[in-house]
Amino acid sequence: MNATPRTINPHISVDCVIFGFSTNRLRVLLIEREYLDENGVRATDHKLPGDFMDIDEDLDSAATRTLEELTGLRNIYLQQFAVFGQPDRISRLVDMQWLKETTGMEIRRVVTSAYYALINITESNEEFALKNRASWMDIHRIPALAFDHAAIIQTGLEHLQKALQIEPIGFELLPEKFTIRELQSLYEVVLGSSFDNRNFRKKILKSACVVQLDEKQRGVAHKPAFYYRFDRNRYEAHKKEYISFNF
Amino acid sequence: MNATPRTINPHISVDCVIFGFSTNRLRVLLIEREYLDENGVRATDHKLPGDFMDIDEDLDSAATRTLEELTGLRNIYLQQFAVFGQPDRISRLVDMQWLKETTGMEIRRVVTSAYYALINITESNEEFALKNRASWMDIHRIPALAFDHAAIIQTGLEHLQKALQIEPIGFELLPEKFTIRELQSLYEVVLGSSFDNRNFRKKILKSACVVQLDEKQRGVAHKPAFYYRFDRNRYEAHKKEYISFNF
DNA sequence: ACAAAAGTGTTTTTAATACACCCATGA
DNA sequence: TCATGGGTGTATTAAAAACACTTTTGT
Repeated sequence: MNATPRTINPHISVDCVIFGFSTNRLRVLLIEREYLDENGVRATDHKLPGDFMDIDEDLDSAATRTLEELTGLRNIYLQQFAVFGQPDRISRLVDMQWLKETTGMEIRRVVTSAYYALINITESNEEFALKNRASWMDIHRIPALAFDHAAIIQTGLEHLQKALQIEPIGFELLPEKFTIRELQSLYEVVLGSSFDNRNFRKKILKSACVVQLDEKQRGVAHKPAFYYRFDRNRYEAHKKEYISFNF
Repeated sequence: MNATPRTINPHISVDCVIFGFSTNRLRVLLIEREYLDENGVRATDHKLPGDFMDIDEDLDSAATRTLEELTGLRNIYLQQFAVFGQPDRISRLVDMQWLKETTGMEIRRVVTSAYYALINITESNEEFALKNRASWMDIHRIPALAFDHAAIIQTGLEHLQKALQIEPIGFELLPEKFTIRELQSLYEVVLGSSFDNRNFRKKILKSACVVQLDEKQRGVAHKPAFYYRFDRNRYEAHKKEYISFNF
């Protein structure tokens, strides 16, 4: 992949489930992969962005690097959520061949550390994505994927859903300025449920993690909504240290 | 360690933070390790139970195996919670020497998958523990540890605390029969806070995950408490699918 | 009879839910 | 003037929190 020679650790990799939100869909950034099928014909499918670790590289650094190469973004919300190490996760012929083609090594076993990232699609660099044959796929229309990447996405989604209910991270998927309704739609789409708009506003505004801007929407054929922005300081100041158990 | 030769994968290991609860303390099972200090003198410190993976072994299997070797227990609550892969996690001389001594290899870099386990100390096999020089240490009095094991314990504890508030797993740390007060003490010790006993009982009984037995405590110098047991079926039947966000 | 922990009920406060109409804008 | 989505308030219900005394046993 790289022109400059690298020394990789062929036993450990990172894979990133990069979430984005656009046109009211939760999306995942997937990379088109070219491989030789059983008849030796060139075909394509998709895979998660990921890479082997460089020798002496940190896991988090490898994930950050992967993310930056694809989106041009730094300082992104990035969270390790699981390790996948089934011996049979590299069992299909095409996967083995593809590894040989891209690394020049016979690789039979890789343990991968899975991360999920939350990014604002509008701020990501489209050139970087195109150059890497990356595209944003609706989480409900994921095509056939390499390795066990479908399972990685699924458990990544479950972790995102849980985190979204506990920490104010929805903002990471939106532009800096957003309307309350956009935030609500995001919650509804990611959690797959719907909320009463009055109660949703109340809850968000009570949590005091958001501040209203002077600016309104423009050019919309209805009453324009105010923009808000996430305010981490206010959130930290107001957050309740709750110890309560719910099961 | 083993008499029979094994083929290990020297890049990947598992480490288990095995939690137990006794005499009102949260405890962790630690193994005494012998090593040569910088003057070549034999000394000891402690480490987490863990091992390299066998070639073609599954991560979960390696953790289960480690657990069984030390406690004689099977079917234990076991949860992967993080991966530790800092390049400098094997940086101290004694750690490098110890690896060389025990594996016969020069190992500079290991990525470890960390698990936490919840066990009932009274059911665990003390012989197994003694044979492995293992002992139950108060989580608040952890001695100096090998590698980055202190950090692994710390984040394991944080994961346990979070899980305890969301899922009914406290029972895993208690004998089959337990009193409500024992359960409350466990919650208080693990979460480091205290609860009103009336409200605690109400909450536990309302959640319907526990059934009262006919049996009472015997030989206690106060009103004897009823024993209860955890009932997974009742729990599954009564649990509420809550989607609500708290932050 | 005393000490020690078990067990119990009610009131107050807070959070969650359910619900319907008017408002500002572009077309 | 109409269609569209934004924005608001109140009443009801459910859950959490605060709080103090009686009971049963062993010594």
